[in-house]
Amino acid sequence: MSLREKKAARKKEEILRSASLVIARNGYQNATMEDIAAELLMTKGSLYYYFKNKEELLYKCHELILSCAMERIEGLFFENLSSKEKMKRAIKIHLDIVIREKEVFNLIGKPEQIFSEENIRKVLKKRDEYASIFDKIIDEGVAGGEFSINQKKMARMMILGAANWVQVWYSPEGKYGKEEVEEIYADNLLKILL
Amino acid sequence: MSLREKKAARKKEEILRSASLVIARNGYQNATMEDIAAELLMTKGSLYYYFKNKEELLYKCHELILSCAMERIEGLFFENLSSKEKMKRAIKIHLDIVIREKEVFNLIGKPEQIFSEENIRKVLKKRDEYASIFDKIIDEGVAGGEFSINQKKMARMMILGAANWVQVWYSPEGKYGKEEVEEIYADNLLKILL
DNA sequence: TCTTTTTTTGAATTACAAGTCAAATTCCTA
DNA sequence: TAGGAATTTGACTTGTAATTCAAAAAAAGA
Repeated sequence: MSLREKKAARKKEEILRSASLVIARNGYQNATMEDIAAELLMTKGSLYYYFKNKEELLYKCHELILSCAMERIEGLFFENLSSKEKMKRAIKIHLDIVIREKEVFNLIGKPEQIFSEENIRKVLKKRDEYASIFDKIIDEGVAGGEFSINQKKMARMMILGAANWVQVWYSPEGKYGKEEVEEIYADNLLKILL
Repeated sequence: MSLREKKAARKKEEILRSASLVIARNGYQNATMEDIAAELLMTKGSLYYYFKNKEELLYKCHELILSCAMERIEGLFFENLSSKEKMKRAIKIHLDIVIREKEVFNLIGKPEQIFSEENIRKVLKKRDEYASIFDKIIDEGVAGGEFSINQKKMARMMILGAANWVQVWYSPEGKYGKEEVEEIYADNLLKILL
């Protein structure tokens, strides 16, 4: 990759970060291309040099953030952890992303309302992959006798749903710090699996 | 109330129901006044005869649905139930609203992104009132020794968050029926409080 | 430095949806 | 059933934001 390509790649990522930020703050529909550009001291015309349109921009944001999250959670499988511990850490990682990126599932609770046909498919697929890491941990835990639950998928939905909601109320100025919230959530949500 | 006023009141409510439906389906920003009117075989001009603007329409939807939900849940206090049972039923009622009205908290995860100053205040206040019914049940349960939990507010957030997320995945054509989901959720979320 | 390629700009275009309003229609009541 | 009040209409105005694009500016290479 040439210097130029690297620069362009870095710029693309900067744009994605900025877009995530503005979209998280204002919501997808309220975040204008101008807002996103302004955040980086650019003009909106430039954005179209890097991304086909607003939808693609959002799609790439989603992809970037989910990929990062997946990588981190998949890393847990290389450590030697009990299923409980693995799940606790996975929940904490998920919360970390939810709080810091204010995105992941939340901005796009309903992909159908935003994306076009093809992207919906891809987004749902990616989400499935993400969610299935949690399923895998649950399966392992059930197989190993650490967890005891009948409706595994629903349990996973409860855990991720509860975690996603944090985004709605959490504020760094609030009573609880980020780490505390992560700890308390992980502990209590784990109870669902026992 | 004269016949005319009654008719107008009924019409207003019909509009609110239609609006809830369309907004739940398309999202607030994608639901146009024309869509909402079309659902009732009206034209959008008429909507403005009944409601000042789109924001007011949304606000009233929110109010209507939350009020119905609150009434139902508050009704539980007149029955002689254990705290566990009360909480289980409250969760089921909440889920019923989430599934049938596809609304309550969800359409408006972030009121700040939609409402103007004054309405934000009112919406948040109403939500607080709603949430505090759950807090009351938790408090009672803790006082009576049925529940054992340190972070009460956070526990409530987990429960409502998990429940709200149902809206994202539930489909009547899916594997589980509405009643089953309600039962399973209520049982498992209760574990958080034990 | 000069030329070429990449990147940025900002003005123009386009589309869409909120909100307005005078006129038409429907409904009530005397 | 005529007249006035309530309701509905649909064409119009207005504002906003996505997208395009030719031209300008910046960067790279020779």
